[in-house]
Amino acid sequence: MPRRAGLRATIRIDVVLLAPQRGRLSVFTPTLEPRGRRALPSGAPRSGESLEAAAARIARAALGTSVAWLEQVTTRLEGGQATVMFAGLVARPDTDDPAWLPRERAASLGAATRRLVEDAVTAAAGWLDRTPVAFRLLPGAFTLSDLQEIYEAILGRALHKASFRRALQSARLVAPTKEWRSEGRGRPAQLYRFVPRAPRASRRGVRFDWLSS
Amino acid sequence: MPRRAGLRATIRIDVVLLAPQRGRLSVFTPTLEPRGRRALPSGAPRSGESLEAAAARIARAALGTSVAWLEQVTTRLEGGQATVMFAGLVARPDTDDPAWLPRERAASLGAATRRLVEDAVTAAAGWLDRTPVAFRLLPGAFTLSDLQEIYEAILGRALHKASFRRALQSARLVAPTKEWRSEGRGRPAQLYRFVPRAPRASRRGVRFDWLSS
DNA sequence: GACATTAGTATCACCGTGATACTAATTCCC
DNA sequence: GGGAATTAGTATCACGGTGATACTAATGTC
Repeated sequence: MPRRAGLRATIRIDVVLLAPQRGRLSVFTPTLEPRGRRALPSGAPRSGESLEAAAARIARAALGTSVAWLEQVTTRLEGGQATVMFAGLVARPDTDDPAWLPRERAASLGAATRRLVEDAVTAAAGWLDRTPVAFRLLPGAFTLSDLQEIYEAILGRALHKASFRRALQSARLVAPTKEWRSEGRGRPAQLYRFVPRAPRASRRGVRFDWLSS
Repeated sequence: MPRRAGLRATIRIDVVLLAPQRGRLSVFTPTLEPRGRRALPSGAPRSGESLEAAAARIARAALGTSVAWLEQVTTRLEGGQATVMFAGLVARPDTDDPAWLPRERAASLGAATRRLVEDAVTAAAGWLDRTPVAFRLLPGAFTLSDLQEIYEAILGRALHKASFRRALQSARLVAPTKEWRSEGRGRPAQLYRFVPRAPRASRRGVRFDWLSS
């Protein structure tokens, strides 16, 4: 027995892809299991491939398009199989493909998968605080309401319109264009563009109100 | 070849243990590699053992004491070996054991390990925002300066004393005892106890000043 | 007894947040 | 044509947290 050998296991990858759609989040469940239940994209890394590359490949193959963001979340080891879970965010598809399951109905995927979905949503909410990922889910020109809808879908709560815009303006992250878009009812909205910016090191005091769950 | 077989790999676990010590962070490097270089605790899960249980066992065996907090950070796959990295926080040991390497000198561990250490520090800073982990690094009674020192060590920056205390008081997380501790020089400090509390769902606006790196 | 050192508090200006309420521009419907 | 509904966008205000400054308090050192 070689020294420091350790356990051997099969490596698998699960990918939870989320897409904001009209203020709600949907989960991508492209495959049908033998019992007719929907399931997440899954696969195995190829020899020499990194986990990140494998997850991107698996996601792309299942989706047909690239993901806007993809990050490793957690790894679990069960019965000789190590499963690395990735979460990703995807721009809203305009389809009504049943593979896109509203987040609230994720319970139909079973308890284990439902847990994966909740972890993915928590991870995605964290990305919003740390990265400009929301802008990757939008076309080059977008309305501030579009942007806010994405935040609301991922955070799962309504945001204050004026505060959202003030914070956005003071971060100088968006620049108005001269175009306006009429979305049917209501006043047309001005279109904005994302202005990439060196992250400002935000050092603010310590927060003692940790979140639940 | 069985269907959906996938790649097989050896599973290993690396543990980055951090301890605040007088406002600075140290990394636990108990083992000596053949070349004389210090290295992180490492090991393999046993058959049927979860990754979390294995990491806790490996940390405990290397330390001799339990860790205050331990969480999975990331998994990488290289050359037929999957390595799951855990980060942990430990109460300050009163030793001057050279196994406790000041964080600034982590460069001597090599570029790869240094990266692991930086990732662990980032993870630990995140825990401070989400969990009462700092209190686990202190005895039952502690001074507010002790607590602030832990925050400063992990966050890597000085905090405003009055703000720190105000935030702490308003969160009602600590209760003063009737004891005071004299630490040699200076005015004695009042001792406090941690008051566990149901986390207050803090829903505040969105932040657009994401952090660098 | 003066000084250094550490603990702890008071005050103030500033800024971000969220509530409320308003104006603006469009479509819908009669 | 005209009002209601709808969506976009802004103004104002009260409140609370933050950080700077400066102060008081209690101990040890010289």
